[in-house]
Amino acid sequence: MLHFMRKMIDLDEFDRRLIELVRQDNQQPARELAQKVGLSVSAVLRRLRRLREEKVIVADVAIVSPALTGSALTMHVLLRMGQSGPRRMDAFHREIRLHPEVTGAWEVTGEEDFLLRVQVGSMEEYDRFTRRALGEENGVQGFRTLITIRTAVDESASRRPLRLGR
Amino acid sequence: MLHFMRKMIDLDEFDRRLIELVRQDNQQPARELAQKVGLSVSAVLRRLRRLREEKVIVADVAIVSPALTGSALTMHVLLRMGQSGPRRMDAFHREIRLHPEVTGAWEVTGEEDFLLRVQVGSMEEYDRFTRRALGEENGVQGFRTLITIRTAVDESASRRPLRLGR
DNA sequence: TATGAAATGCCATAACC
DNA sequence: GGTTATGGCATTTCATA
Repeated sequence: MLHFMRKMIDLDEFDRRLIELVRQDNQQPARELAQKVGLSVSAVLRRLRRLREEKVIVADVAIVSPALTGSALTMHVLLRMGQSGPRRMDAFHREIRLHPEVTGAWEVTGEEDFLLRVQVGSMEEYDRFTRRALGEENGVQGFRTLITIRTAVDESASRRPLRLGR
Repeated sequence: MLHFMRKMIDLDEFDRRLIELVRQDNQQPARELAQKVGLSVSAVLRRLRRLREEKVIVADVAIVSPALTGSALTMHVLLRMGQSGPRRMDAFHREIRLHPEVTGAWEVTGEEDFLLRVQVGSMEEYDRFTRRALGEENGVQGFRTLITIRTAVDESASRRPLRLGR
């Protein structure tokens, strides 16, 4: 699994604590971070720079209120493929990436082959999506839609506790 | 649907373009943003401050490489509740929020009542989670696990195109 | 190769037009 | 919304271990 990581980066306890802090708020001044982790301002800034250069921190983003992102409706789609050979699967992986409505797509074990998370502004938009993306021409045999009534949790991965090294 | 938004905020074209920019990178200096949107630095900072105060921008975070977040395994859980009254549902909404492994939880229509996304470091951890969270004492009648073989798409909501107003 | 301290220069802030 | 003056912050350099 670790061969995905281009180069092995060793993070010490300071790095881990810094990462946890900027995952919660990447706009706080280095002075505050320095105080919280027990380092000097220079050390904090040097470490953060390195973490960003080495792509441990891959992005710094503002999170917008979900109500405003035009994702009024969240659907999950359980779908079965006609033939589930690796070639068919690969093709669908590529196909599904082309649709901006799809905010999540996982190839899964069990009765179904894929689970999709689809976010749209309206039912009409969802209907159009299914017609365009989930047809037999893409190898889809059938699917079932779970319409979201209410969201209890929707954390971006950035909210998870870290488990780095040691 | 709009009654979810506490107060109506009208965003003009400048706001929308600023939001799009900081959703991609919230660390670029206001000078650059000002240049890109065609406003003065002061105007940009005033608008961003307001957007954060009014919770249009709800957070500013660093995104850490997923390979490092200890979320080696992504599971989806389809589950049915014993009794699906509103009280039972509310209780489960509250309960499920207590578990950090749960990075997504949706109450849905159809045969099942809830869909969960659970991210764990190992099967043992997942097993422990199910025993702790998905028992009859929480009203869970039964569940089915979809183990992720491969992820095709996993965009945080922050990557979606905006559809604000107009 | 790491740190911490101090000088420089940039940037955000706020008062004012 | 733009302009300007001020204060704060990141950046760089350097001495140190």
